[in-house]
Amino acid sequence: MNNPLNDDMPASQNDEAFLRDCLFFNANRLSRAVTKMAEEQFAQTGLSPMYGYLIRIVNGSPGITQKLLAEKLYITPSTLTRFIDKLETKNLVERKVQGKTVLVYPTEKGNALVPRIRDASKAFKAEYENLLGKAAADLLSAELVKTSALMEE
Amino acid sequence: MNNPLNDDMPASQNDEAFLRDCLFFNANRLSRAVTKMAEEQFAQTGLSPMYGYLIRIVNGSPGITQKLLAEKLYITPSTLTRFIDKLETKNLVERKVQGKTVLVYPTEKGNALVPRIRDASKAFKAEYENLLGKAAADLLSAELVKTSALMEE
DNA sequence: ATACCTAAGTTGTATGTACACCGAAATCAA
DNA sequence: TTGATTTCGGTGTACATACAACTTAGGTAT
Repeated sequence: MNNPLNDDMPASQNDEAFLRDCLFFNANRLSRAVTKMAEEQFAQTGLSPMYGYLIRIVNGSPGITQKLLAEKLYITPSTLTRFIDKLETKNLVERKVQGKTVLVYPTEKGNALVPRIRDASKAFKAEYENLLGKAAADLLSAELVKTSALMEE
Repeated sequence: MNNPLNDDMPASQNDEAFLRDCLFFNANRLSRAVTKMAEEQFAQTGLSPMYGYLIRIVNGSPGITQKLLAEKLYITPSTLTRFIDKLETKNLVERKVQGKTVLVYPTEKGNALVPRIRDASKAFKAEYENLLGKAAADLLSAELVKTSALMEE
């Protein structure tokens, strides 16, 4: 049914095959679907997934530097600055300046939230493993990591 | 080396396995890597990939409604409104109101840009197919679509 | 020791994206 | 026909995220 040359055809005959198999759209689409699912599970914590994971890391590595934290979360340092700012105003983490680096520590309130965050992570994971199958989910995750690593040069 | 119960262990012993195999991070990471690669290839068009694809669809389906366009691009109608606003101020597309729906048409200037957009799409696709292998890239795309569809209920 | 260089974090600014809500048009029900 | 409901698109607002430029601190070389 589809002409394999569609991508080269005049606009008026274009059937948009270029959209269906485009990694740009498919990767973004997955990212939104996964984020939405995670957000639903994290709603019980009052935090979005990113903040939840952030607190969990800080709880597991008190005094971690912002640089390392940013790497673990795959976000840029400037983005992390904004996140830490927000969590600090909510009294969930605190900064300790040490020369030119900043160490991030959990607060009591932050630590108290960790069990609920852990529950949310687990529920999220359970939900997608149930949907995709555990083996398929693991495989997909591995594929995503492998592909990302290749693309990041 | 890794304790399989890490996710259940006290925070101080947590090795962050929960990050490495978390679909939330891996999907977002891929999305950023792919988007960055696409942006580099689309730089020659002066547009970001999303706008480029948008123009290409409008060029291929002049008079498409915003609703349909949003569906094709996997973005919400409100987001599309902003995009069309921008492209209209750049004289690359134009709206024609028809009752309560809006039909989107390419302008001359927009049409003139299409060959370059098509080149950018092709270069982008060639780049990632070269990096991942064509078969693997197709397979990955298919996996992403299948997973997204499952997660969107 | 002074003068560069590098590295960590912050800030200004810009972009993509969504959601909740609104108005107008269309459709359906009485 | 009139009134209620749905649908389309637009707006206000909010958030995640990035990049470039800046500041300050630490390290290095002569």
